[in-house]
Amino acid sequence: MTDSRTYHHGDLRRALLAAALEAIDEVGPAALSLRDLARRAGVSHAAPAHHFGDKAGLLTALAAQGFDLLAQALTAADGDPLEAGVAYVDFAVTRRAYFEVMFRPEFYRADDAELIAARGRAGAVLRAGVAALPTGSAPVDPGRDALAAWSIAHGFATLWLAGVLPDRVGDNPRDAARTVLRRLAP
Amino acid sequence: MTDSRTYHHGDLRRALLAAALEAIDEVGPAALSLRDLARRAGVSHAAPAHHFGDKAGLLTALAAQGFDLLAQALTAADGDPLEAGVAYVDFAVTRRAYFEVMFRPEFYRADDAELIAARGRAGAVLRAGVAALPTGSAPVDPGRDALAAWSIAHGFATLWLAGVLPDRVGDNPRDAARTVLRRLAP
DNA sequence: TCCTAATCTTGCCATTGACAAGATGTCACT
DNA sequence: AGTGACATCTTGTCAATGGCAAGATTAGGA
Repeated sequence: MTDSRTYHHGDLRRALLAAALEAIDEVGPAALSLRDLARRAGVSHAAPAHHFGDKAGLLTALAAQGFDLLAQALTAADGDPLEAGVAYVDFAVTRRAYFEVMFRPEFYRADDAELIAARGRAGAVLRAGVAALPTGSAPVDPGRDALAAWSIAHGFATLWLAGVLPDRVGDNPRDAARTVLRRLAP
Repeated sequence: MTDSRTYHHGDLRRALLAAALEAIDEVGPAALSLRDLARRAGVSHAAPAHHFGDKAGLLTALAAQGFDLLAQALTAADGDPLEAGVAYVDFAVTRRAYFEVMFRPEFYRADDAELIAARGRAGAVLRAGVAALPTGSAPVDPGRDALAAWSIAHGFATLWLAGVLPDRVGDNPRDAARTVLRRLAP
């Protein structure tokens, strides 16, 4: 399948997405080079264009795939809001390349149908995950608590990835996230 | 000062930083082009290199300046944790270009001395801003509540900028932020 | 005044994204 | 099996970019 001797790669689309994940882990999504992906996959520099059109097309596909994987990860938490939050942070850290693309609409086509569908699926799981959250002292807005939960998980994940958290937070994102998230979901 | 007829620009460093803010607002920090900045400032394409070395150098200066401006904005909230959070979100939205660079260390030199100093100053104001936060039901870790507060403000700001929040949140970031942040600081 | 250093310009090269045109393989249909 | 249409991939090209080197111009102090 991945035989480089054949004229047709056979599985180039998947190979390019896999190479993109590697490259993004190494240099970030901004410095991603389509020609580098082509080299990693052992094809010519213009091959990626056929499958994704341009760089934005490739990142759109990656983002859509990422939203589905996030939905899958959140589903595993199955009803426990705290664990859903921990899973959210864990996804951001362990599948960093996906996460970094998903929330940078300037890198992809935000109007892509598949992407919007995948994001919708992830959003549904997300809302379901925080539905069991204990509301604040007085129940104000049911959406507010969901938004607050999403914000704190997303914020912690983003700050962790940015590397700006103080050292005493430790090096285990799951444990650190659980501690912080318990402030909302005791 | 900004006379384009003279050989020496006179205030090129400042002009380039201002042009960078405009450009980032238009195309984002990733697509920033030094040559475009040079054109906006009316100088040759190699002029920016003399002041900033390379693109990372320019963004480092921008990030450092941004951290000082953030510290300034947070100081204005003066002791009120809720308003500090609102100011944080407001800074992210109204000075988007700064904010988007500040938390993307892959774009600049994270080991720059001036940057580290500015980030330290902003961090001190941040910690002071949330010091008056009411702790959770049982006081666990004094740092935990500060981290939770930072996370929720940063997360909401990031999600707002990413444009992924549902429509019903409205179009006023300050009001929306205040509502969400009240979940932590009632 | 003069001269040293800072500032800016011109010229250059490798890399990249995107496009066009052609080569190669695959597959449905007969 | 044969064939033609189509998908897949390659080669070639162009403009734009970042970065470097060498030179021109100017400011400001000795």
